Amino acid sequence: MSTQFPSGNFRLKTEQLFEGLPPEDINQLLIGGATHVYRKGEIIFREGGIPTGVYHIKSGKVKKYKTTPTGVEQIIYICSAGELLGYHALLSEERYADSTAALVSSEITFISKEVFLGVLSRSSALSNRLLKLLGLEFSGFVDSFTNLATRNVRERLAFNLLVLEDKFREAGKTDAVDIVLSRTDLANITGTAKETLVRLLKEFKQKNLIQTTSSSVRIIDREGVIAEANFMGKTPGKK
Amino acid sequence: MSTQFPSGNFRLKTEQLFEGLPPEDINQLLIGGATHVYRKGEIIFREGGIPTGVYHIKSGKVKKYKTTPTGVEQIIYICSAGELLGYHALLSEERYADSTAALVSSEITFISKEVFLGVLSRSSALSNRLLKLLGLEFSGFVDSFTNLATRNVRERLAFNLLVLEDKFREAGKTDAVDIVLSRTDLANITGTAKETLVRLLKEFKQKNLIQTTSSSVRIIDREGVIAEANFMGKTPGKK
DNA sequence: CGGACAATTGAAGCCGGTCAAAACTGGTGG
DNA sequence: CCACCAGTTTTGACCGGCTTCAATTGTCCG
Repeated sequence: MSTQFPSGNFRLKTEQLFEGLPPEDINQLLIGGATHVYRKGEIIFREGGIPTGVYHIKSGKVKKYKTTPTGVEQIIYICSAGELLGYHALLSEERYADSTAALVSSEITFISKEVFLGVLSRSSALSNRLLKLLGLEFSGFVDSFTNLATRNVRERLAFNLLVLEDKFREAGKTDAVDIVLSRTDLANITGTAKETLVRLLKEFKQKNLIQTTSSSVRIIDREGVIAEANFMGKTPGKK
Repeated sequence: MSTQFPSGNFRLKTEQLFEGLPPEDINQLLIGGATHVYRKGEIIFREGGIPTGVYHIKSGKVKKYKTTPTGVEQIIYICSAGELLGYHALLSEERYADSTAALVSSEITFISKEVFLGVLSRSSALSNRLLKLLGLEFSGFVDSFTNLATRNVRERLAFNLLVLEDKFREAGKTDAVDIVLSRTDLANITGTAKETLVRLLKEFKQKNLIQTTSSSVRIIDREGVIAEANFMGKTPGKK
């Protein structure tokens, strides 16, 4: 057995949400909607807001996050091109459970509630696709949840770097991947303080596992990072 | 504004999954399936297993959990009568992402993959219901996730007690609720060590917030527990 | 070139995990 | 009915990982 690691690779599937759907469905969804460019840091929707539609990411990168009463921000998930935002709230007929903001300048198409639900009620292809997507999201989320609950910060950081590398890789390219995120965002993904995050990055760097700039991280020893993430449990020989 | 607290009350909705569906749908789903009684502790399905259907809880209580390589168990969710198990994996066409075991003796009806997917493809009512349910689950899960990431053990325990009280309340009754769970399970829900859990329960007890037996916990001062959970942030007066 | 913001480093201190042992509980069989 | 046993709960002691607070350095842009 070689060194592979679980989950995280499931984003590839979520990106295909619209792929393979009947062209008329896709057209109805995307043609009518207005595409808007959100600048870095701009908020697309806020927790507690009433959904009026869904958002389709044409290009860019977006964070889903939740802010606690004490002002701490926890990032739930990073979305990339091809992914859909805000459909959970629409489907459940509730207010938004989280907020969404652009991490980099991003082109995003708005699809109104009427159009989206209309196509959904008409197209069993879309509804099947959504059900499958939600099932997948769930398993990814269960993993993140368990990691958060049972692993220490070092392991979580290593794990997240591996997932993020995948997420920041340019489609098709096999080049080295720059994970472009502020230290604060990286801390808020990992669920730790930024100071702790910085210190761990420093360690990883000294071990020659990663390279860093003030605004990005690059993995240079994937196996080493996997070892830090410590899947299989401490003692390799188990028993 | 009185003292209410977020989420957790969303189980009520998830229980209605089949309610209001066309009777023929319900019949097809439940009539054919075999009902089996799982004793306390019995495992219904295991993480990594290949799903062959879904399970409908007729009575009892079930935990969804995941076991880490080091043997730590993290409980993801507690299911009650009326809820469905194992559909995420079926929808996503993947293996089970988590395991399921009976917390108490439980009657559970198995619905085969063919039957379930058959009804699903035929009934837009069911598929809409499922989409809505998944959306709801998501917002609940986002809350749990954020709690885990940003709150200390004391706050998480208080929060979980409130959610569990709801979950263990007998339908209709307004009596005091006994949360019947082993200390270990309670610790695995909260994401902490059982020793830490015990010490916190002791504190809560000394503050007259709860009563305990060796196998259950009962909230006697709901407001007090809410205060420990510390939603709104430390300073009540905010600003 | 300054000025605001982000990243980094340092120093304390406590929360919570771990290990170990004692007390308790519920169930069983004599 | 009681004594016993296995498993669970509880308590104690220790210490290390992380958080917090504070101060310094670095970076990016107008």
